[in-house]
Amino acid sequence: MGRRRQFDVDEALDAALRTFWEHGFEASSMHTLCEAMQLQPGSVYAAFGPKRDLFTAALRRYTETVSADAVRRITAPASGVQGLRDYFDHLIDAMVDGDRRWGCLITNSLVEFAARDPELSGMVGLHLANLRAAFEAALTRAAAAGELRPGAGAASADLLVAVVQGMNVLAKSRPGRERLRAVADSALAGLVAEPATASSAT
Amino acid sequence: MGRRRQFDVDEALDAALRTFWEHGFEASSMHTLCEAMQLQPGSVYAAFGPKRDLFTAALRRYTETVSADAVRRITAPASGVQGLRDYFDHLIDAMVDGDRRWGCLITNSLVEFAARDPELSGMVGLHLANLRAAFEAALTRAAAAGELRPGAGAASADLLVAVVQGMNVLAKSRPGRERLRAVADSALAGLVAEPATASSAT
DNA sequence: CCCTTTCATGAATGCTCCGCCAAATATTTC
DNA sequence: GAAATATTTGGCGGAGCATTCATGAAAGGG
Repeated sequence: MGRRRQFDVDEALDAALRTFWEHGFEASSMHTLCEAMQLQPGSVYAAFGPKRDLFTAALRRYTETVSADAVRRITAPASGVQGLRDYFDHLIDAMVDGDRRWGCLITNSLVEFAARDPELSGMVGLHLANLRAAFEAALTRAAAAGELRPGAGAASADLLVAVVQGMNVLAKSRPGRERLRAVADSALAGLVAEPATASSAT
Repeated sequence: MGRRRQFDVDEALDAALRTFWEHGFEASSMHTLCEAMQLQPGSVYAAFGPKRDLFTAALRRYTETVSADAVRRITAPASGVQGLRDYFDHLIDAMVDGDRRWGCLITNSLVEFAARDPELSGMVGLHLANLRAAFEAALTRAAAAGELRPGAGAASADLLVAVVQGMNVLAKSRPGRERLRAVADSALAGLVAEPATASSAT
């Protein structure tokens, strides 16, 4: 054998991922990417192939880490509505302080590639279906527990997918926390059963 | 005076607008734009300046025509909830058959430019504020008419803005009409007062 | 009828970008 | 320690990009 690879592939991929996440595909030059990855062009091409393949790998890594975490946070918890509330809390925190300042790589990719890259669009569509399924499961559980208003069952999964995509877009305009809160709270308020009408102070 | 302009400026701008709308800024080359506008590069530069200025003009035209129409459709009608329903109906039609197949130029621009162009981001933010204000007015009217559930007043304007942005994203994946319907119907169902609780068949 | 002014044309320019390669370097095994 | 082998280096080429400019055409005034 000869010399072994000097850098960690996943670490480099994470650097590329952040660059694509923040700036998009077209606006991320190979020069910028190489700087972010602290690698020379040759090393990048040897490890990942051309730019589009690098992006595909980054998108795959995003779905396997960031996105999978999010979906797990929807699916895992025992409680239906409280689980959704926790999910949105984490989402909002990430949009104000964390990674999601730049929205969601999947949302961004759909907007940038839908019109010209069926393969990438397919990957994105798969994730949206996963997200929908996770919401559907959580809503079914919540409905079974009687937490939802009548009529707001699994059918509202499409609404929650759209709300999250919308928040991903709005996040890019760096809105205040309370604006994002208003979105999430209104969405959930429209789903849950009214515990009592107005006056009760329990 | 000398020779007069041989083409209609707004007509050419509309052609550029459609190109930007469908493909985005970076993916629209001046060559492509010139073909769409049926003009030579020199004419385009003489009339509109460099590419970014052409985009700014196209974005302005979008807000003054397409977007202004949409806002008017929210603000104008007498009825609050029925007005919102009509708005979403038109929106869905345009997403399935019409111009909004490619989403919304404003949504697309926010995603593409938020991280690197404060001026354009400002223009987009202005439109989002307009959209929010239109929804707020419609919701206030609806609440006054007693059409909304308690607690779902003007505060839900943020939700509707997010839902529309989300639909603009989802539209790019060419979903079926019923999926978009589900989003809009669920959103409105969460806002309106329940005419009666479950069992009654009035 | 000619001349000035304005516009249209489309090739040319300078630049950036992706993608690749040959030499140099470092590491592993025998 | 030395040969073998893979990686790193950094620059190079072809392509495509936005933009400009010299040339020619058209429209109106004198």
